[in-house]
Amino acid sequence: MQRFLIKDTAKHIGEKVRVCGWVNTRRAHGKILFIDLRDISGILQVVFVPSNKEAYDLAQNLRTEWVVEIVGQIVKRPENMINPKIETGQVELSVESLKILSESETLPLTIEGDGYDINEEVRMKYRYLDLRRERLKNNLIVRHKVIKFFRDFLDKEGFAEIETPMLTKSTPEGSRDFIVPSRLQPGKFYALPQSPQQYKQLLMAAGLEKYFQIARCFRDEDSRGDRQFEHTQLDLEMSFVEREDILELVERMFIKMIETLYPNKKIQEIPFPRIPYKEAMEKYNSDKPDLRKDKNDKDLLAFCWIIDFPFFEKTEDGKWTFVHNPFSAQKQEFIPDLLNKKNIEKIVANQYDIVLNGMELASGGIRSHDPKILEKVFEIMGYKKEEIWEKFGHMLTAFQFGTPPHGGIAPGIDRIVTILQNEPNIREVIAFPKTGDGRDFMMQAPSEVDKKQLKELHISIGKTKK
RNA sequence: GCGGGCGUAGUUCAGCCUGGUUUAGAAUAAUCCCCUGUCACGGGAUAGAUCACGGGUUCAAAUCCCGUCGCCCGCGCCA
Repeated sequence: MQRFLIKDTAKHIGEKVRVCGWVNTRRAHGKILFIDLRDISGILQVVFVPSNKEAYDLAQNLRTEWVVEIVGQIVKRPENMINPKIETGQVELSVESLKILSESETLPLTIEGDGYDINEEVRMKYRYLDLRRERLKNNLIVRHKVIKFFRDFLDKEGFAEIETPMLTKSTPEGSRDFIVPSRLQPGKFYALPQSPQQYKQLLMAAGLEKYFQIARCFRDEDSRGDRQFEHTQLDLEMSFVEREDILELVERMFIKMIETLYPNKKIQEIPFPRIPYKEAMEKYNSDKPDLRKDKNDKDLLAFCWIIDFPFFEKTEDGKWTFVHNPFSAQKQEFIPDLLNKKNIEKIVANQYDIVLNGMELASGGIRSHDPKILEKVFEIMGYKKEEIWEKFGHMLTAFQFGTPPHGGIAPGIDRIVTILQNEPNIREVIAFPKTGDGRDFMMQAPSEVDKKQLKELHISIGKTKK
C-alpha cells in the first residue's frame, strides 16, 4: 500500500491511507486517545478508540518521537472540532492498524518551539534532534530552494557547473589554510581551498566561458555569528565581460530569486545603489553599510554595491598587500601607475562587493588576464621573481596562452539564507555547524588519530600546550 | 590572544545582590492512576539536582572571594 504524505491526506476524505511518521504529541483521554503524527510534510491528528482493541492497546504505549506506521481511514471532523491551526485540521485519521517502527528514549531537548533558548552545546550534540524542529527543517529546505534557484537560473543563462578540487595547494597570502598531509609525498601537504579562485580563472583560460559552482570554502580563522570554518559560495566566473555584465547578471538573479521564493519581501531600492568605497567610508564609516530605512521591518531588503575598492594597503610591518584579491584587475586609468609603481595607495581595483542589510554577501572583480600586470602586483607586494613564479607560475603561464578577459563573483549562500530567514546566526541555516572554537560536539571532531595513521603520513606530534 | 555574558532536575528557568525556615522551588518532559473529543487536553500521585569543577572565607556557601573548564557574543583575525 502506497504511503501518503500527511499534507496530501486532507484531499482524500473517506479513503484508506497508510501514513508514517513521528509521534509529535499524545493526548490520552481515558477511552479515546489522540496522536498528532508528524512527517516531513505536516501534522495529522490520529484517533484511537477502544472498539479497535488491538490498535488501541498498542497505542497506549506510544510516546513522543516514536516512529510509527498507521493504516486507517481519513474522515472529516465534525464542524466544531476543526483545528484551524494545522493544514489537515478539517480531517483526522481513524485507525485501522498501528505498527511501531521505532521507539524513543526521553529526549535530551525539546523539539517543540523554536529552540533558540536551548543551550547550544545540547543542540549541537543532538543536532539530528534539533533539526527535527519545524524552524530548522524549514531553513534547510528553503536553503535547498535558494540553491536550486541559482542553479536553474545560471543554467538558463548558459553557465556550466564544474567541480574543482578540494585537495589543492596552500596559498601564501590571505586566510590561514586547513592543510592535509600527503601519504604518497612524505612531508608535503595539500590545502583545502579558501575559494576556487585560481581554478575558476584557469577554467576561463580553458575556454569554458561561463562557469559556476556551489563551492565549499575553508578558512582556518576564528568563527563568528556570520562565519564558520567552512562555508558555501555560489562561485561564478565569466569570460569576455566587463564589470557591468557581472553586476547586471547578479542583480537580476537576486531580484528574481527574491520575487520567486520570498514574494513577501520588499527590496528597498532597484537598481541596487552603487557606492564607491571611499564614499561608503566617509558617509557610513563602513564598507558594508546597512541602508535599511526601517531596521525593524523584517521583510525589508536593502541591497547595495560597494565599488572601487583600493587595490593595496599597508600591513603592520609597512609592506604592501592587497585589500581583496591579488588576481583582481586595476581600473584602466591606474595601469600606468601600477607598471611604474607610483601612487600605489591610490590604485583602485575593479572590485565590487554586494552588501545586504549590513552584511557582506559577496565579493567579486574583473581579473587581471595580463601576466605582466599580475606579476607587477606581486612585485609591489615584495615578492622576488623566482618566488612569484614558484607560487603563481601556473597562473602566469596560463595567461601566456591566450586567456580572455574575465571576471566573476562569489555570493555566500549561508549568509543569504540567514538574512532571508531572519535568523540571528549562520548556524541556524547550516545542517551540522561547528562551535565557536571549531568543534563538532556530535561527531567529537577534531579528534586524535591512530598512531598507525600518523606513521603512514610521516607525522609525529610534538608537545601540545595544556 | 583580549573583553563581556552565562553555567542550578532530561530541558527551560527562579533562588544568589542582602550567606542561615530551602529537606534547593517551579514549568515542561518522564513513570503510574483517573478521564470518549482533545489539539500547549485536563486532574492526581511519584521519581528526578554531587547547584559546572577545584580551592578559600565563615559556626554555616547554590549564595561571598580566587582559580580552572565549558558554551555564547564581540575585538583581533577573516585574498
